Amino acid sequence: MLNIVRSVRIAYFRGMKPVSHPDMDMVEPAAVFAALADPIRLAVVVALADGEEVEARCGSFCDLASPSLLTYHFAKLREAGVTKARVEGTSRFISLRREEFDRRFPGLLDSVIEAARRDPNLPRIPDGQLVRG
Amino acid sequence: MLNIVRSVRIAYFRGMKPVSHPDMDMVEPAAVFAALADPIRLAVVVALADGEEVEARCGSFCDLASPSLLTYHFAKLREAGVTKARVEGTSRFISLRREEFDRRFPGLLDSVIEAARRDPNLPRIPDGQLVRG
DNA sequence: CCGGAATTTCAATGATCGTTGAATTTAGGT
DNA sequence: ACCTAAATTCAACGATCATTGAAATTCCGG
Repeated sequence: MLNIVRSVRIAYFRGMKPVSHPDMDMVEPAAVFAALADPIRLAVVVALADGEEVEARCGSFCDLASPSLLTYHFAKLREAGVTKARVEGTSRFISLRREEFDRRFPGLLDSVIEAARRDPNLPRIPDGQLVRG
Repeated sequence: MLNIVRSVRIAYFRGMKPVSHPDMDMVEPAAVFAALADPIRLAVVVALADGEEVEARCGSFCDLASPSLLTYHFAKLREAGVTKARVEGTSRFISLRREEFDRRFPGLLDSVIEAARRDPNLPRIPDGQLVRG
């Protein structure tokens, strides 16, 4: 039974989980601010912006919260159009949806990141901890 | 008993209610985004930014919500450092804390307003409804 | 095929949020 | 002194949120 479901999934997605990203034109400003209204998620955004690598393995953020909670927060950011996720084996890599987001909300992401950087109480992620490979 | 309280208030505040505004340096970015994560509050911010007058009577926003609910939303915006309130008789006037906010979070308010303007589902307030006197 | 690593799913929890309505405060006008 | 207008306060409610932990999924390597 489960095997049938898996076969169908494989047939449709070639082994990749259906990680759905919203159409950027459908993203509502209020939803974006709701996504940014959490210290953990703000920390993720800042880390992605400040990190040397564009992409970061999800597990790189394990200092911020438990794996289960991270999944929850990543989904919030993704559904708000802020980040995108790419699947590779059992790992996932997330990155900012820079170009698209900037086209829809010019200047917003930059000033958000600049504002968040100014928060001394925001949890930081040591540079070099955001592994890509 | 109540008279005593009132006398003290008058002595300290000269008849004005103690409407407390937070020190801008203490305002946390996440709190700002939480304040902006609501359609009604976003509509208020946009209306204040687009209106001809700098200040607006609170009652001008009665299209958006009930008086009681407006009080709640105004408090959220005020506590996040986005707006300030001035008391005059039984009326209150609110306005954006432009200069202070911009000094703390440069460019943020502008791109927030520009982003919110782009939302077709955001409740609008007819121009000229934001009375000042 | 088995085991482990990376991540998701699910149900449950306490906390906070947005909303309502009724009662209260405050000040100005007649 | 009353009446009214403007706004606040308070208690209640359902809804959503952040968090936890245990179980399940998925894939890779021996």
